[in-house]
This record gives sequence, C-alpha cells and structure tokens, in this order.
Amino acid sequence: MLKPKKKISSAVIHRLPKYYRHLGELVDSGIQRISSRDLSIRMRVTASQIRQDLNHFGGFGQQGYGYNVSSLYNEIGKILGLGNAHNIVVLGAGNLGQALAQYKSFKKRGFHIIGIFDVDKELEGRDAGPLKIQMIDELPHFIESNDVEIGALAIPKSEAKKMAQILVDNGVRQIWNFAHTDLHLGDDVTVENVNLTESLMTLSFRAALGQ
Amino acid sequence: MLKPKKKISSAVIHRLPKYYRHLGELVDSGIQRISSRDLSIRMRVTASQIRQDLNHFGGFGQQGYGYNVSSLYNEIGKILGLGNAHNIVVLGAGNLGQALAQYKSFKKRGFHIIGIFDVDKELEGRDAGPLKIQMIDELPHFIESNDVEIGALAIPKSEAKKMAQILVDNGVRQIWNFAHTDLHLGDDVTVENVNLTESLMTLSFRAALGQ
DNA sequence: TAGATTGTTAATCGATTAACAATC
DNA sequence: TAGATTGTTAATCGATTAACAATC
Repeated sequence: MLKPKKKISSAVIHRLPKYYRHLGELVDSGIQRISSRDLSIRMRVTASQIRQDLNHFGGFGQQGYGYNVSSLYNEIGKILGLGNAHNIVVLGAGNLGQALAQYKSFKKRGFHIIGIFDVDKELEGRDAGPLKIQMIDELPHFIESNDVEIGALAIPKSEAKKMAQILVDNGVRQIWNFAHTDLHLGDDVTVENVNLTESLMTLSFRAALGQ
Repeated sequence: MLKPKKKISSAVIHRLPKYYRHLGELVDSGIQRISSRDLSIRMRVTASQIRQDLNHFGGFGQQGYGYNVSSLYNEIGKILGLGNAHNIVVLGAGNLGQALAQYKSFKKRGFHIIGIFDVDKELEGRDAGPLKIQMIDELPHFIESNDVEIGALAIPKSEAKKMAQILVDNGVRQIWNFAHTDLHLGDDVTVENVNLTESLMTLSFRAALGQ
C-alpha cells in the first residue's frame, strides 16, 4: 500500500471505494482519460474534493491532461489493498450469514469467504453455497490452518462479544459486525459495523425530514 | 414527528438511532435517569455532542437531574417516526433478499416486510420465511392495495435503475438500495445505499492504515 | 440552599470549496 | 506556444468541543 502523507479522514476512507467503483465503470466503457471536473459531474461531488482526496496518496494526474482512467483505477486498487486476497470467515449460519457466504460480488474485489460457522448442531455439515457449515469449536483450528484476515459476525448481539473475542484470541484483527451492538476489542482490532435496522431507521427519518 | 429547529446534519441523523439503541438498553436494565456525561461515557462520544444533538429537537433534560431514560427513549422514538408501522417490499429473492425478508430485528422497530418479488419464474410461489415469492408484474397492484412505504433493492446493479423506477412510478418514495450503483430518482425520493462490498473494502483499508 | 447538570453561546477544529501558480 | 488542468495553498463553511449562565 502507498503510504499516505498524513492522517486519512474517515470521509476520505469512505470515498475511495466509490472512486474505485466509478473508475471501474469508466474502464469498462472504454474511456481512457478523465479530468477531475468530468469525474466530479459523474460522481456528483466537487472537482476540488477529488483532487484533494487523491493527493493524500500521490499526484496521479497530469496538468493539462487529467487522469489516465485505467492507471488511476489501478493505483486506487493498490491503495485499497485489492492486489492481495483477503480471507473471511462468517460466524452465524442464519439467513444473513448464509447470504453473505453466497454473495458473489466480494470475490471480484479479492475478498474470499472460506468458512462459515455456527453453534447449532442441526446445521453441521449442511451446504451454504460452496461451503459446508462447521461448528464453532472447529474455528480456532481453522484459523490456524488458513490465513483468515476478517471475521464477519452474523449472529445475535447476545453472542457477538464472545464470538468476537474468539476471533481476536486466534489472531483475527478485522471484525465485520452485523450484530446490533458496539464491540470494543482494543486498538489493534478494526471493527466495521453494519447495522441494518439503523440503516432502515435512517432512511425513514431522512424521508420524513424531506432529505 | 417533532419539528426540528433547523436543518439536521447527516451526522446527527446517523447518531439518533444509536441514542435510541443505547437508551433502550438502559431501559431494559432498569436505569431510570442518566446525565449527558454518563451517557457520553457509555456511548464513547462527548457529553457536549449529546446535548447539542438532542437540542435540535427540544429540551428533554432537566438541570441538576439529567434525562429521564424512558421518556427520552420515547421522545427519540417519536422523532424517528417509530410510532407508526412502515411497510417494506423486497425486490429480488436471491440470498440477500430472502435474508432481509426473514430478518427478525426490523419488526421490533415497526418495519414490516410484507412482500418479496422476483423476475425468476422458477421462484414464483416459493416460501421466503412467512412470505410467498411473487412475480414483479404483480408489484404495481400489490403496492396499490397495500400501504408500501419502502422498497428494498436486493438485485444486481443492471436491474436496479429499472426496478427503482417501477417502485417510484407506483408511489414508493423510499428506496433501500443494496445494488452497487447510485440511483438518482428525483428530489422527492429518498435513497439509502448499503454497499456491502464497499463496507468490506473500508474495513480492510482502515485495518491497513491502523485506524 | 448548595450542588448538579442542563441548554446555549462562543471557541476550536477539521473538512470542503475556491483560487491560482505551476506545468503538461 | 496557448489552452487545459493539475497540485496545493488559502478561504470558507460546518461540525465538534468547551465554557458557563440559567435553573432544577
């Protein structure tokens, strides 16, 4: 990964994948160069913001020309660490866990779900897409013998803290948390929360406000 | 809904459901009053921010006392519009669509998934939890005869724009978009994007940055 | 009453936008 | 070269934090 000049704000972190997505679309449509202005129109942001954001990581453009689409696409991919594979285990083989395990889009970005685990004996050995559901007590051994970077928690909040701790104790440092609770696992563990109910409440509230 | 004094920032909108969640936990644990300071410690934000946020909607506290937990919980519920039921239809009966249709937590907040639709004839009439999968051409009639507020798009991005337009044409004004594309449907339509792949990329990038 | 804690104004901080010299 | 557009500095805007008078 390219080393950023200074601290990257959360806002920039969230915009990088969007630049990547839009540039991918431009690559697909055969467009070879683009100015910050044209990209800004496409993405509905300001050109200034695009130039500021990119310059956290380096000068990828050329005065008078703009940006080479495919090379910028590749550079942002590198910044986001998409060059290497990222292995994921899913904890919880309910509907959401199974949906995650079978979601096709992750693989395109190098994220591979390589295991799905549950506590329910009933589910042991059942298929979840290409995977077989395993029992949680097999998890430590599985992590040890596979290069697991990310643990996804698709379990009730009552289980979340305990399961997260098992992941962390076995060396997983990235938690993708779908449980409705905040996890505090120490400075060296990164947690990304996805709270679908709160997302829905936000939608409904924004609509009521007319925003 | 209480009428806010001035424009509510996106940051505040996203924090309100978190206040609601934490206050709900306090209610459950039998705590009857709390100061902004104690709540700030619990939620890992500043007390100042809590007081500022709440005062967008009214003065819910009392000097020298703090906030009454259950009454603040109820007030925020009202602000978020949780008093009334919100009906949802899910478009797309793949793994994600089916997971959403069977997700238990929405109902607790008054969000009811009342229909799930797909284009695939193979799926017609199959069970998705308590619902039967219907065909998309039944959607306009379904919306007309039910009070549908929200449409959830759990479909590929190639279909998203067209399906969103069907929803909007039939009067749905809130789109919960899981497809990997931006939708621009006019000022009177509220769109909430949930891009799971981008969420994963964000997690991985933050971990690489050590944030 | 004295102590606690709010609601609100003022200060600070950080992110976004604007401007423009550098340069392809 | 002339025109276009970047990278970057400066200005603005908005959100967060601090401070404190009001008051329960």
